[in-house]
Amino acid sequence: MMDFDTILHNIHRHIELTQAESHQFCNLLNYKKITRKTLIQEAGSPCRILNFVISGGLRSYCQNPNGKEATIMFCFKDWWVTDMYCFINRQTAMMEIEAMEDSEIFQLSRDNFDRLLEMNPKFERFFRILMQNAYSREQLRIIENLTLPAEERYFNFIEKYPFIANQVTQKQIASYLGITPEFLSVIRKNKGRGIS
Amino acid sequence: MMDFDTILHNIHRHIELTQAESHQFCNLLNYKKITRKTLIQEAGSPCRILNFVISGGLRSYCQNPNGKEATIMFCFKDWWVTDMYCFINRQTAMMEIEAMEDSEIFQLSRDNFDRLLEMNPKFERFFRILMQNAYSREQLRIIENLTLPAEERYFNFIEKYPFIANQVTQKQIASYLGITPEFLSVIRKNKGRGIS
DNA sequence: CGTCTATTTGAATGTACTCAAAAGCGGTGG
DNA sequence: CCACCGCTTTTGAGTACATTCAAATAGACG
Repeated sequence: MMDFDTILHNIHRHIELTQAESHQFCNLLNYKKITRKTLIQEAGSPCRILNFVISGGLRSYCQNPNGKEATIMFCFKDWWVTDMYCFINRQTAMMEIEAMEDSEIFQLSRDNFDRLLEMNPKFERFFRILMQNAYSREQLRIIENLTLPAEERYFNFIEKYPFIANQVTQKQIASYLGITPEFLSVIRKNKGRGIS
Repeated sequence: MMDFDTILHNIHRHIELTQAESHQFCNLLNYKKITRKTLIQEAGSPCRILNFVISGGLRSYCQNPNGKEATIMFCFKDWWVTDMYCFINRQTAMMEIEAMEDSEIFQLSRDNFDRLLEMNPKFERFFRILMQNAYSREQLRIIENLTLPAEERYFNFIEKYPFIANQVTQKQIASYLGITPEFLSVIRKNKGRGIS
């Protein structure tokens, strides 16, 4: 069943909409049920869609020339995700987005995104706040990556995102932290070091 | 002399303002001349100001518990800078911002930022685009940090920001890349390797 | 149940850091 | 204008953190 409650609640965290406005907004959304392992965005193909997760879990990641994979983000219920740079600049995507499990999402096309902002400036505010938060979050992540060793980054991660740490594989966590799965395994084994 | 051209030109890249609106906007700005080595934002003190660089150069950075310093960004003419997370959430700053040289800046206070957005929704759009770009940029930086070795990150940096690479010290570049100055020195020495 | 992938383990290696000392460079004051 | 001071950069030796490769084990999915 198409359930707009989650997304409307998400929107209402930052702006207030009338019934009519909510309805207008929902009309621009495309509901989609996807199965585990589906790629909803492929690298190299145009990035025309902003996704909102209703249920399930997605992962966006980037494959670099030498084959190393970097996980950009894990997205569960209530998260927005796309290859933002390419979405905004109407370029072909650099990253891929895969369903880690069967999921339900709403999709907002780039054209509808423009329409939405034009038709109701409240959404400029909404997305300003969304981008602002995303920007701050990424900045914190950069600081951690630059200043902390892998072990501390891992413990910070499971403390900050305990839910995610439980839902995804170690290999995926390793690719989020920028280390190899083998090394993450070693870190986990050493967990209790120093405690006799 | 207070010169609004640079900042108005910056604004007009994304939105169009009438004369009156431009004037209103400029009235919310605070012009400031600062000398080399001045800290315009100190860690631990409230972060109430969004800065725009008219001339000169600033650097924002973060000191982590164990003393390692991470440069967040270098800001020359036409760049906006603050500790975004703390500015938005009205918290005390985690990062510091110093003048690398004598500089001129405009300052927009948090209160005036709110007033501006309330009084003219066009600025919601402006800052939405600004945040969006900042978000994308940080995401690219994360990908590079996670997937590339220090040497490639350095060469990418000087290729992407040749101007900055010329204006700042190697120590500062190293702290932006997340490596030690000593190691950056080694990387530079090896530049010509393989070419006989 | 069998297959495929994730995780663990270990040895060898490589990348980047620490510490220390020397050399270079820029700014400041005499 | 030169000399000195402090900071940046270089260099090198020793070390630590993290990777690669390979093989064994464990888990998950069809």
